[in-house]
Amino acid sequence: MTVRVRIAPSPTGNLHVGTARAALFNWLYARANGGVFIVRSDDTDQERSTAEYEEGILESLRWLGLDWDEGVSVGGPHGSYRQSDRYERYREVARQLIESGAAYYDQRPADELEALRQQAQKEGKHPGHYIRRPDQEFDSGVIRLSIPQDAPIVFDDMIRGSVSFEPRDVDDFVILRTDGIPTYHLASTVDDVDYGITHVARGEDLLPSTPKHILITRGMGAGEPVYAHLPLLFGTDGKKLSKRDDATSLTDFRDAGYLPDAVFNYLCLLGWSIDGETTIFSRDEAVAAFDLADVSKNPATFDPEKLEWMNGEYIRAMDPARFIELVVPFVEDAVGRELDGAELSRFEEISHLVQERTKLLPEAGEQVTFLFTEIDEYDQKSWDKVMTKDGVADVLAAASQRLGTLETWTAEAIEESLRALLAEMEIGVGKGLQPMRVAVTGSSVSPPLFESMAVLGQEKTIARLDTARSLLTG
RNA sequence: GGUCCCGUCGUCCAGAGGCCUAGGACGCCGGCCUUUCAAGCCGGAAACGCCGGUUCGAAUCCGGUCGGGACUGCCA
Repeated sequence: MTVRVRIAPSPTGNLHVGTARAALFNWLYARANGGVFIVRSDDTDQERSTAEYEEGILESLRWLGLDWDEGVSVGGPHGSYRQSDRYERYREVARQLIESGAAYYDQRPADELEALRQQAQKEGKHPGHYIRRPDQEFDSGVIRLSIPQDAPIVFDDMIRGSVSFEPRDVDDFVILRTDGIPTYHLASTVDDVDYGITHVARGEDLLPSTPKHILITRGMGAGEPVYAHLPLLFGTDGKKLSKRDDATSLTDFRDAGYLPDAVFNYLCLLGWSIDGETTIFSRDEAVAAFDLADVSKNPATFDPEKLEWMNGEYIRAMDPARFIELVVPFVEDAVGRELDGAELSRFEEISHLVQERTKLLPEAGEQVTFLFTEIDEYDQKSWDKVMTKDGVADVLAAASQRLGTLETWTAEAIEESLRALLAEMEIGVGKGLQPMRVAVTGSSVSPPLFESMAVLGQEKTIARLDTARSLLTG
């Protein structure tokens, strides 16, 4: 039997990391087993679903590198991958469930049901005890599933093992609303049956809903898929990762300068590991080793610091040309304009030094703005720490003078000449170079100085040394 | 309140009765390297929630307890 899995995001927002991780695990399982990965749009919440979000989610999936199987997803074997296009099908199933006695119309008003719920809670019982089929027969209203009370609902979860629910703890839930729109439970389950989904891997938050889905599946006369309930993701504060947190959608990560490979790798590690020793691995390696049964049961806390570290690892390992390609937009963003050809090649000269120092793409831009814009403001802390010491003006003056005589303007030549100068002046290298760094780059933190000067150019380097010196001497 | 799930370093993961004086990674601390910052290298602190039981032997199995979480909608 071919493995067929799916991810069914609701287009009510951007792709959330929790959903992305669920998508990732489904994708891995499909690819690991030569199966099919389907993307479906669970847009039965008509109030909040939009086409823009739907496209955005697909884009994020592509960005992460999770390719889905088009022919069966979009306009697949049973029509559309979009639930809102399949309402007739869900109504048809609801009707069939009524005919077979598995479901019934319920006309009771909302306030009456609410009263039942409160009574149940007061008595410490599940609402299922009360929200049961009324004796009367109706032919309109919501449609509820009638929960068979004869046996517990048991299933074997790939991650959690055997899970069991007593039928009296499951209430007669709504499958079709008054307006004829199916609820999530119905639509999702019918789709899983119609699409021949073999494995349902989803968040653990849906574990309590699983008996409902099993009952619908049985009511349709179909066999149940294998369930695998993934551990939930929590934020750094130990609470469920919410959309209120800063970066929880994939687009946020992309915009912040994260690499899809790093995000992919990191997400894999949230609830799974390749062998307990290896931290950095490729998609192919993950696919080769992945099994849903190996996924951890524990909820995982999303750790932005580790992701950031990992992003740095991927940036450093990247092909230099690729790094330049990716980072130039961020450089231009930091500089505030596009770079011309000459500037571009100057950046390329120094980019390998920037690459080592970058964890997030935008940081690369910040590191090199001094090359392309004049320094109109020195970093205050750097200035206070470095420039207010005795003898700084003399060092700057001497450096300016000495560099002015240099005939070969290369990092090596600059280094040689400056080292010699400082030796003559009997000033330590560290102490002597820092003022020059601040003068030339505007900060005490920068890419390596000699290379920076080399790329900046002789004229500008000397001018900046002079400017800083004159600020000191008044 | 009820139902269900979960419980190894601060965090993620390894561990499927003896290989565990519990391993790897991030972070943290210290050192080396060094023109700053990174990177790199070396070293360190840091965990089996608790109580019983099974067993020659338990992080691993069982029970209880405590703690955390999810669900409890005509939201998904």
